[in-house]
Amino acid sequence: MTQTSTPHLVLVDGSGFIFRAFHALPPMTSPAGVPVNAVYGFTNMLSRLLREHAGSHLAVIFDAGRHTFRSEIYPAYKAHRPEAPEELRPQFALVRDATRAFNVPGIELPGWEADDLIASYARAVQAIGGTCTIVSSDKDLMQLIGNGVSMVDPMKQQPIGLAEVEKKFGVTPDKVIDVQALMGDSSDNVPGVPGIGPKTASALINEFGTLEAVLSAAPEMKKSKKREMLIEHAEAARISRRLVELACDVPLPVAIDELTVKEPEKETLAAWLENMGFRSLISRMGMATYAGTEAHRAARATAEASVNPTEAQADTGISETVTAPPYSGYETVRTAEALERWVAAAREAGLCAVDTETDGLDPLSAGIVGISLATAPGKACYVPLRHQGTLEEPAGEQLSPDDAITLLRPLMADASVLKIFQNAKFDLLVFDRAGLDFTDISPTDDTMLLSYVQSAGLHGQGMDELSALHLGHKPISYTDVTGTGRNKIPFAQVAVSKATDYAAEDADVTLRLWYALHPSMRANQCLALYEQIERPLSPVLAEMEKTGIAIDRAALSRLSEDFATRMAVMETDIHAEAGREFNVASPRQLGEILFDEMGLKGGKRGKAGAWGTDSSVLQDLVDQGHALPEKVLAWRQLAKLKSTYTDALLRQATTDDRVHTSFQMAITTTGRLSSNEPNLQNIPVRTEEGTRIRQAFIASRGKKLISADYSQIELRLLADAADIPALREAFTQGQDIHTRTASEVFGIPAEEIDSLTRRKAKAINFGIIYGISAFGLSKQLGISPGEARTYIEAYFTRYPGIRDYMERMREQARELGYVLTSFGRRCYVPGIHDKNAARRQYAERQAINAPLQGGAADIIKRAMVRLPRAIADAGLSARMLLQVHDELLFETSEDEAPRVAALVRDIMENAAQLSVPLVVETGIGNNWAEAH
DNA sequence: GTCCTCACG
DNA sequence: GACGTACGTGAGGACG
Repeated sequence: MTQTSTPHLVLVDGSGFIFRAFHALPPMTSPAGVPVNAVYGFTNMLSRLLREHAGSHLAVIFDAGRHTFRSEIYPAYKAHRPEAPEELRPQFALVRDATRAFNVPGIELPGWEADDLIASYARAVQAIGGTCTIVSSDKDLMQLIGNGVSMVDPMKQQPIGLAEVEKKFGVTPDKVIDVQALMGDSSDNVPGVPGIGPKTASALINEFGTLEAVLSAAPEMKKSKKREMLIEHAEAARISRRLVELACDVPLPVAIDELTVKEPEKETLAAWLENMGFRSLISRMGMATYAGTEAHRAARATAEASVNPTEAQADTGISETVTAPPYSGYETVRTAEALERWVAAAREAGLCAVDTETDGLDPLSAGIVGISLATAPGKACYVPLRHQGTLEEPAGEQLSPDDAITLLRPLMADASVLKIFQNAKFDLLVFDRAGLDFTDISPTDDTMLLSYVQSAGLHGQGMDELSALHLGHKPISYTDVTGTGRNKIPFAQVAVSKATDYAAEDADVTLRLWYALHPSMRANQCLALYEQIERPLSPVLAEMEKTGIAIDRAALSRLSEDFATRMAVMETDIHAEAGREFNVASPRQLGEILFDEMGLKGGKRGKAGAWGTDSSVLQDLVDQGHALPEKVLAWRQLAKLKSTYTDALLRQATTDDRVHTSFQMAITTTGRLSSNEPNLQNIPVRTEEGTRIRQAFIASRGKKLISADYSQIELRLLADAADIPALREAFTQGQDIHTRTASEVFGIPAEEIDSLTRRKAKAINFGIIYGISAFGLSKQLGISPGEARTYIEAYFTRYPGIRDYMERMREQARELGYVLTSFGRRCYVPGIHDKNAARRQYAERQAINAPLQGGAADIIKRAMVRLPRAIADAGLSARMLLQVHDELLFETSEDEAPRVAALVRDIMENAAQLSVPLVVETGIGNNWAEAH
């Protein structure tokens, strides 16, 4: 390239493009798991530019940082711009890498915006008689157009000329800054003159010529709001002009003649594109494919497949064609030699996905039927162990479970091989039953939890759902191989070939999910939460489930009979009162009796048209003096206790008279656990009858139960997060928080607070945690919504920080779609932009509640992870049995009980450091009611 | 399967 | 001015 012809300099507004591409393109991730959608858009744009529109000279210009001379003139300038989204941040550096890979100079200069550099280069080229094309759609660059400087929109690939500027600003390019100075720019915090918008601004500039002319003509204008504003805000307009006017005399970091277009080095570029996973670009540019390892190619294809191809096509007009390895061709492993080969492959890979197949979904009772392993995407096997064979297909040779476990044990314990599970707790328990202690399986990862910490509330965490979402693949379903209903067969009766297709695929999918989910952990700032809390919790919960809790069968049987007898008497009574027989358990029939036949008032119909008959409705009727609803309420209480608790618990207890719940780790939107089959997190406690059920949860012979529960943990988190001095002080001094609230909100000395007033304050405190509404509070307290509103107002007046906290959470949810606990857990709030106000407000309340409920969940989980080790280190033999959100229940020998209680309290209270103390209350007893 | 109701934090 | 309402769960019975 020589300088005989005049230069044509192409200047790419790199920073502007990144933001636009990021928001315009669907999410994509590189094989390494880094988000790359903006990088992809940028790379495409750059390669097209080189191919089609290259001038003689080319440079990409970037912003060097947030601080520029403009923030010195006017500190508010761009001050309220939010931080770049997390998915975008890692892409800034990658885009700079892209320019290097293409051998294009990337230029930035601290203290100056990209726009200033662009302006300076453009003027410099004009000065030497050259021409310039600015590749950008930024309106602030339009002031430069003319005299050989043109602009082109990189996304729409359309030129931006005089017509476009006229349309946008109503003036010629040389007058754009004067118009901008008058109208201001809210997105950049350029003040302008209040009340003057684009129409007035351009009219004024067209009439008077320049900003100064407008300002000096203002006093002579006829009296109007406009005139006043122009006079009053003249200085703001002048500052605005300095803010929008681009600097044309910035020192040029690289001389223009060094910007001549050069050919990229093909190998460097190809390697970089390969690394990013932009394979279609490689082929489009006619370059050979850089050869990676088989595993890396497969992993890359898997990760690329996570891009939704139709969206990508629609937005870019370009499609990445990728091929993941097929989900087929799996091996059935029948011999020790074959299994040893797979163990060796796993060792070589440094990781493997593991899945177990069982007879049944309860890992505590189901036996192992087979094991599958995957060592690379598409490379997986199934080891049948206890298949029975079918008429058409005999099971054939199988390893025995013991032999298989013996062969796998060293691999499972190998510290250099990562074992990847989907829902590790299940497989750990299955292995444990098969003779491989889950303490001997390490290190592990769990794709379900990897996904959960990044997407709770956004979607379910089941393997099939994750596979569809991240891999675009629908795995063979369990019911496809076992059938459903009356045709359902145990997994051991599934033909081995079919079982291999299904089971090996599950391990394969798990491995591919790991490649899709693990790399984004760091960028999403979920790694610590996952590694320090969720992952180590799996074996802790597995141990608790395995242990179970003892119940008193005789007591439960007596209770059940007692309830049955009393219900029968009540039923007769209720029928007599109603004037006819009906099913008391049927809400519909009850509603008809009460509101149609007896004509009671106060009924409300639900959306299905049926009368509502829940306890608040019935209680209203009781308060009106009616007898029947009161009897139904009493009957219902017993019916609930009998069916849900006494009878069900007797059914679910194992032969050693213990019940074993299952804790679900990835169900709730806030990070709490849930408990099912049976649910041991909702055992009655609030009524006397309920207490009798709790008494049936007992310590086994010679032992004691210890209950330890956090006092007011969510309110403490609120006092901490919202930074409310009065609440913090109350907690620090160990005051009764509801009394203190009552005193402050109602303006009464603490000593004079009666129980009713304290109850009101307590309801408000709880309401705050739930994202208070006047209606909800009024219902809770049985007062009018108007009165509730005055309470809430008084509360906010006294504690303004609470309102700020609430608004911060709403704002964060609107901006990001999720809120965070202080430990980095993401809680998605999908309805936050719903156009339906009710659903949107519901989402806002979720956003307010989730950091508190979720933060409390994080804290108790931290304690749970530390406790088993702490108990063992102290030489104690206590076992953790249950978690009920803010309570832990332990079983221990009688003589150790006080020491265990003290230790548990210590660990729990120090599980997190807040600006308020955490307080744990413990109790020791022979049964759960006594201990609580 | 879905609705209603109700047990817990 | 109407909307529909406190946050998070799981289980059992009725009903279609």
